[in-house]
Amino acid sequence: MVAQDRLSSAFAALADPTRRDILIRLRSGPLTVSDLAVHYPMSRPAVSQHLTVLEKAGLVARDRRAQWKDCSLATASLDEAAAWIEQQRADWIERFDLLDEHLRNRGEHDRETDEHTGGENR
Amino acid sequence: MVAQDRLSSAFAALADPTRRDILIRLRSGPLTVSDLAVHYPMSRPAVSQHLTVLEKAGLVARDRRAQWKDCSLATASLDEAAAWIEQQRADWIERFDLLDEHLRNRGEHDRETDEHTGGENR
DNA sequence: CTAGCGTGTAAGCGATCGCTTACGTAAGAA
DNA sequence: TTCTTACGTAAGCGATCGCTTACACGCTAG
Repeated sequence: MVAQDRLSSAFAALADPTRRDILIRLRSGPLTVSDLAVHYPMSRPAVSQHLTVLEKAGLVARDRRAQWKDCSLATASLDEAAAWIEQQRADWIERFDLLDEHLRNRGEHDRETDEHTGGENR
Repeated sequence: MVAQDRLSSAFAALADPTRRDILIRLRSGPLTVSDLAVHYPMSRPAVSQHLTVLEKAGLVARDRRAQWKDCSLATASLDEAAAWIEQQRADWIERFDLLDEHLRNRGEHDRETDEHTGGENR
């Protein structure tokens, strides 16, 4: 991944649990790097690098004028990602609905819901 | 990424343009690995490995009984990914709407220039 | 001015990714 | 049976990721 398109960068950024958690925390308002870093078992530069990834993906914006209080959310890339994923879902959910008209076994197609929540970094 | 949670695996799988294109092609119905491989400038084992990534992410299902015609779509992980992304969007679009009541300059534009006009009022 | 704080970034390391070629396996045709 | 087809997987290589420590820059307080 070396300067990918915006959509790929957005998905790649969302693939990391720490980065997703950063986005969740930023929903409540802008935060400093240090404010974010205390919640994760890694150094502040590591958090800063995660923020750089999110920034290049267009998911956060950093106000460089102020050195404190600078990380906030952006919507552009997430809109793209949501649009792509929803289009896929809409199309093949439609396909599954068509199948249902023939196969009336609408209980379990091929959906194995994996109740997995403990994903942690390494 | 070493045995990540399902959501991380799904986003990571979607981060690759080739894999996203594979998903799009599979919307039309099951395909063989060779059928897929002819569309990409890479070897057939490479496509097979992409499919393995998609399979582990829960985005495609492979019918191992038949060795031809075996790759089709699955919805479980995409539902998770869509749910996560939509929840984020809903929450912070609401925040932006609240801002709009104060700032009427919500010009929707985004490319490399992040003209994020988020007022850091608090 | 200097001292101190908060931050970004460079260098380095181990692990993983994406791709290649080469090999091994399973099902159908002769 | 043997041959062919389609596929999966192992090994290897260059590039990237995620993290660390160390250092440099910008702003603020005194």
